[in-house]
Amino acid sequence: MARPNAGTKGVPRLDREVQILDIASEQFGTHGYAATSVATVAEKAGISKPLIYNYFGSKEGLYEACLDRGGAIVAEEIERIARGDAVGIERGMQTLAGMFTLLEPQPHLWRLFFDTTAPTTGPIADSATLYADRIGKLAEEGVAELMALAGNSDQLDISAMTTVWLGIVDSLMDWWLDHPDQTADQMIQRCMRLLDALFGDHS
Amino acid sequence: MARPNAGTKGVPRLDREVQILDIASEQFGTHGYAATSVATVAEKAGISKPLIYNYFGSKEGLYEACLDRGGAIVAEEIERIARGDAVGIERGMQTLAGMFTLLEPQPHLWRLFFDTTAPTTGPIADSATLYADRIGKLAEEGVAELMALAGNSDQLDISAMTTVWLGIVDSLMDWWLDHPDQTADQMIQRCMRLLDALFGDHS
DNA sequence: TCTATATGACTCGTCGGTAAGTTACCACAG
DNA sequence: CTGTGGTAACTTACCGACGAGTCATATAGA
Repeated sequence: MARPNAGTKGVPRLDREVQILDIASEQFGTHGYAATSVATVAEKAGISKPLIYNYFGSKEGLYEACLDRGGAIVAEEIERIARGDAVGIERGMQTLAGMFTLLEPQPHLWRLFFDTTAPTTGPIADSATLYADRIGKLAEEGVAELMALAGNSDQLDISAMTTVWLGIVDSLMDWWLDHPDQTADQMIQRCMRLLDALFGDHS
Repeated sequence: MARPNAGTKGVPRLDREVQILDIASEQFGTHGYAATSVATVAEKAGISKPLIYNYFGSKEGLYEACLDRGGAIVAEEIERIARGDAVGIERGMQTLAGMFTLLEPQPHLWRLFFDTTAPTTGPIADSATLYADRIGKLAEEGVAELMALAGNSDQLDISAMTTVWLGIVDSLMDWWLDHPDQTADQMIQRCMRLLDALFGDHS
């Protein structure tokens, strides 16, 4: 009995993977890819580092697994709303409401897709930005509709507006992370009030 | 002649410091604090790493020096606009225009103050967020005015709106970094058009 | 010759990643 | 019911690379 802690603990691989992904997603989402160390994830999960490498291969592999799990549900929800018939600002508000409801337990999931500290080169990173592109494309589609309603079809304008829109969602998720006591419903109501304040004033 | 490159090159300390700060600000602003290595800055400046440590003490000291130089002019410009009589969205647009004009040569300067990869603990970091707070405070003041015009004085609403507003500025600077051929004037005109598109549509 | 300017060659801690071995569980032969 | 071997789950102890920070030293110019 040279190593008192070695040997199986009876936790099946799939269960363990889910547990690791939960913790890794939280770490990546709150502290960013670069500032998250695999050893920290292992410690928080109560296991050792090599087990993570056994299951996910590398740090990038772990990150990618987080994206695959979180990105699937986020992108699907946005696509569901995009298939509806709301346009312009109404579509934006519906998307926001959907995101708040979907991410009520873990708002940090959103930050995974737009982590600027994640590696930007290499074949793995390409597949990692897949969901960011998928979300960005739908955002651009919605923005283009909004701009078309205002008679603006300038490609650069649409591109800039899309960046701003994604930045707004990002900011709201940021704020939510700083105010974890807020429910999804409260966030939705708040956004409605902010929108009202904007459109109520034409100084 | 054991070290062919040693000895002074005749560059006075103040000149060298300015040169180092220019390069460091660009690196910190574009790649973030964590992803920037002191060795890279030294290499781009054509000098050696110890010289940077002689002049700035540490990586955090170098970062702080960048903030002091950049933050002073940015905060001053925002304060100048705040002293004007514009309110609501008009004040926001004037602030944006001021920022574009001020940061025409280096839009990455803006990103220094909101770098999420910078250390968040320690006495040096406290002083590093000084400018972020100064800018944030003025932003909150402007937002509170806007909200008051709409009859909303909820503190949390104001807080959230301030975060969103700073996120919008951030996004625009981001977009500008991706489109370096755009002039400050073009950016200002573009923002006017985006604003028009927003207020033109009430679906 | 004295000082400001400058550098090559280190140390040290951290982090991604790996090798090799340990233990629990399970199917199955007797 | 009891070995017994195979496999899945898990760990300790390590390596190599890289980046922050330091020391001793070198040279140009007043």
